Amino acid sequence: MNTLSYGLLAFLAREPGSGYDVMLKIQPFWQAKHSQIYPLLAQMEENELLTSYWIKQSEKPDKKIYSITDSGIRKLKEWMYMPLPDPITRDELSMKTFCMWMTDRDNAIEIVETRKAYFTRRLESFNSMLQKIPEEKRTFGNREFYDYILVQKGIFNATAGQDWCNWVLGMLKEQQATESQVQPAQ
Amino acid sequence: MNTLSYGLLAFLAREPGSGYDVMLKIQPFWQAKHSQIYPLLAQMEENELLTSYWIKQSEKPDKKIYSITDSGIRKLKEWMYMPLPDPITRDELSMKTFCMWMTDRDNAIEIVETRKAYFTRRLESFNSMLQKIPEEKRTFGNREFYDYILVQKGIFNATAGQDWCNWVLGMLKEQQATESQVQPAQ
DNA sequence: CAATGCATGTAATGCGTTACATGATTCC
DNA sequence: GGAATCATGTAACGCATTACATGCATTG
Repeated sequence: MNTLSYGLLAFLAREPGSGYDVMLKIQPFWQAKHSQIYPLLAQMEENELLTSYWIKQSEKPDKKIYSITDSGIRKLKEWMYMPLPDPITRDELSMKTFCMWMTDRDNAIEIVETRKAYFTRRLESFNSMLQKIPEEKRTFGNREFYDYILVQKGIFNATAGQDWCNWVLGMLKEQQATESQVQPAQ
Repeated sequence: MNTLSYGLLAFLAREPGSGYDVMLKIQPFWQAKHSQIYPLLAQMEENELLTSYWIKQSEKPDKKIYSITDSGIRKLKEWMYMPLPDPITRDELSMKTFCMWMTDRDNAIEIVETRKAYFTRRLESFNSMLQKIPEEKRTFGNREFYDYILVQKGIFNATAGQDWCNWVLGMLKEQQATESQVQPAQ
């Protein structure tokens, strides 16, 4: 049982769904491909944390619907008391920022603009998730309270990322306007 | 050549150093163990992107110092024009937040406090890096400008993370105060 | 008529962590 | 006396991505 397995279990603890369903739901918070998810679900079914049945569909492929078992719920609750590992971030932008002095300013700007566009896309997606949570359910005591704070986690991070991009772009472009004498490495 | 390899090259493009040295420098921005780094450096040396020599030390183990070659510099510059992949974040806290409704409030608070402490540690480390960059070198045209914005990237993110923790803790503890009658101010 | 979405799965490969292996010095 | 730091490396294993495999419906 790795973190992704617990994550899948967590989504299925809310409502039953197919592998495809949970894949789409988990994507914004944990990047994982279907080829990793399907075997983990099958394995959890073998360990009796999940049960499944098939829904036959016409005009669409059949669906395998998973539901969490009592044993699965117990496992999840236990997991909530296990130590929280530090988050892992692998961002090529950090590595590229460190050697931006080797490239030209236009390229540096383009790199940061690319990342800014990414954060814009993400903020749009998080904001549309927010809209689906009614305001009266965004308080402690509702199950949706935790959906709300999770989406806000994404918004806080993406906003900070976007702020950083704008801050950097401001400095890079300001320089462009004043036509510096510094020659880029080539 | 994966991203980590390019990252190691990037650090060695600034100044020569041992595997151990680059490991320590890269850690705050890309988590990687020595067991992954040493083989990559050896591989890059075989591909003539790096050269190395041994320094014999008394009272400490000998050091293998790597330096970047012209071919290595060319490779890095090419890399700067390759498309920037989206960042990857794997944070168990996101998964646990999603099923906090299954556990007790005290446990939820402890989880978020743990993460807050992590961000505090990180901010301390980034701030001490900042202090090592003289203010007059924090402008475009200096090589240190990019060190500066990279450290700021970490600071922006850690600050956002800490803000989120405080925001969540405020809501969780507010609830605690109104539910039980007597709560000591802390 | 090519691409995308729906829907499930396996196989091969690459990336990352843990454990194994060694050994001196310094700090608590 | 035990842990941490310095310093390098290999081996085994687990996690993640890409590619292989199928097939129908819709959209541009």
